[in-house]
Amino acid sequence: MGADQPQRRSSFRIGALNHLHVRVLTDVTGIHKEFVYSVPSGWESHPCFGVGAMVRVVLHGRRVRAWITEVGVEPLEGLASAPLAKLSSRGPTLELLELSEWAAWRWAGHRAHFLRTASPPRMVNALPRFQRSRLVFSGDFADLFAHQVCTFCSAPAQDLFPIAVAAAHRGQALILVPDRLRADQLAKGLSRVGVWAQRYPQGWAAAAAGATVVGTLAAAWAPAPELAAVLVIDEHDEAFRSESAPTWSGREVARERARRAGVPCVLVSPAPSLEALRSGSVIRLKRDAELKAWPDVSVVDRRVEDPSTAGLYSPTLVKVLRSNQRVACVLNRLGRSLLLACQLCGELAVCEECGASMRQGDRARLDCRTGNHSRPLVCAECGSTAMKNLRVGVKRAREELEALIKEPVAEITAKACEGQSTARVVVGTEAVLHLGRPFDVVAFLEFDQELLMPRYRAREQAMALLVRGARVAGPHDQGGRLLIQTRMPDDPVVRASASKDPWLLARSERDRRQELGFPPYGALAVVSGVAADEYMEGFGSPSEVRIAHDPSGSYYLRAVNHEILCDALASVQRPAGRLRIDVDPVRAL
DNA sequence: CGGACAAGCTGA
DNA sequence: CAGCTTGTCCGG
Repeated sequence: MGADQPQRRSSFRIGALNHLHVRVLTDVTGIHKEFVYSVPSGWESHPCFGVGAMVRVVLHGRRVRAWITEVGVEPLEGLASAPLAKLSSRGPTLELLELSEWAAWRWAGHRAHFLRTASPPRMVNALPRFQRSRLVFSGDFADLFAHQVCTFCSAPAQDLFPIAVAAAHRGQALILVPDRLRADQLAKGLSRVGVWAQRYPQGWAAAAAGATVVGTLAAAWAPAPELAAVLVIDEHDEAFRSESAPTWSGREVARERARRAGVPCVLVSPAPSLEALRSGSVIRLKRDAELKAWPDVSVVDRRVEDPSTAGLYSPTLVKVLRSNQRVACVLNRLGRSLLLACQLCGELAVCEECGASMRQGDRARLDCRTGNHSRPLVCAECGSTAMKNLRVGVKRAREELEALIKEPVAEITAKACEGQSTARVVVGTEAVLHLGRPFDVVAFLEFDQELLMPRYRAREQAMALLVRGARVAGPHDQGGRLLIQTRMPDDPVVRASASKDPWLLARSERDRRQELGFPPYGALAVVSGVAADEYMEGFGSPSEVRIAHDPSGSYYLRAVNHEILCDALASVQRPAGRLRIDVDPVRAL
């Protein structure tokens, strides 16, 4: 090695004179290191060439995708650089390369993960011509964009299109909505009023040429050389969280991006998250307009009922069901019966193998919650075959409902639809709120279940569910009505919706979370997977991070803010093997 | 991540 | 000791 070193160095000097060198980040998870390649002569004048461009490189004998992260770097000492194998496409801009670095830190993930989202779905060589928007703007909602960050508290059934128009009026806007259907509708609507608007990622090239972008969370990564405004509609929606690790948030990326670009960021929601309320100015819809855009809300306190009628359907609800109104009943519980007890001796149906409660599915058998064991529908204690339902699932709810109203009822779950989904009355999990058909009344059969979810975000999630219901039902002046069956009428979620004032919830949640130090008043991360133990060994026990070990094997890490937590996470080397780091988990605790 | 190569295990 | 599995290392 020592003998031929001078020779190599001289050949490499020649290379340095003739060739430009670039640093690249490969699209290979597990490789965090960047590599230096030489640029074949002539490539530097190609219009796609530059920082962010997508290339192919030969790495360890195979061709892999990569992004150029730096142009004009020093070639390697004592090692000849391989040439780039192919110049594939334009790619994310420098701004987005830097943002990916931030996101990789913020959610303890790999940069390549974010750069994929920021890259065109098909190779892009030429950009379309810039089109100026021809928009007649009334000036409505323009004031929202006069702030760096502004949270606008809307109302459920409010038309948000004028806010999107106000964003697009400023120039190239990035508009995020929770689902594709709404993105399609909004993009079409904006085009109709003369905005050059494109869906992401299909409209990647147009975005790179300056078009306004409409999309779901991924659109936070659209190229936007002329960025003038960022708008996140229904910012509270969990669809803005990427469900696979790294569990990044489109809302947070959009907000950080707006901050870096120095453009206004407007977050809109009828049930604003604490993150949004904390991040800037807050503007509320006028009270009379707010009241108008809510359905009528009835809270049925089930504690005061005669116990003999205390099934799934309160007398108030029965009256509604027997009217001619279209009713959607929400019960977030699958199966027929999830908890049974013997009619005779009262013994709970519990699995003899593992001690878990047993449920009745489709068959006349008891199945263990773990799904591993099964036995006939017989009491283990006294042998009786008469069992009573303590906790009813949607299947059983439908059977009871049909008996009650003597007409066909549809049963809707995320997976299947039993019966006609156009039926007057439907029952199901929250999938009934995604049917896309209107109802007069949306009834939450057991709302306490949502409130009592063992998660620190349970109340926010419950409120989001009510907002969905409120939209399906529509405003009260068009006959819309929400019916909430509960034994917790004083819960802030119930009180906030009953008075159509999401602030009641925001205030109590803020106090509670602040006290407990939960996000956004503190940072939380869950480390799990087979390699978690090894990772945590390397993590040690820094004084500013509190570590708790869950019985399931996960680690809960908490710190007063993200700077501390994410810096600590980033300072640890990742061991090989499956490791999941969920920063600010939605489902935790 | 996935190929290369090394160390470990098995069976004739 | 060949032939295979399993593990660790490293990439320009």
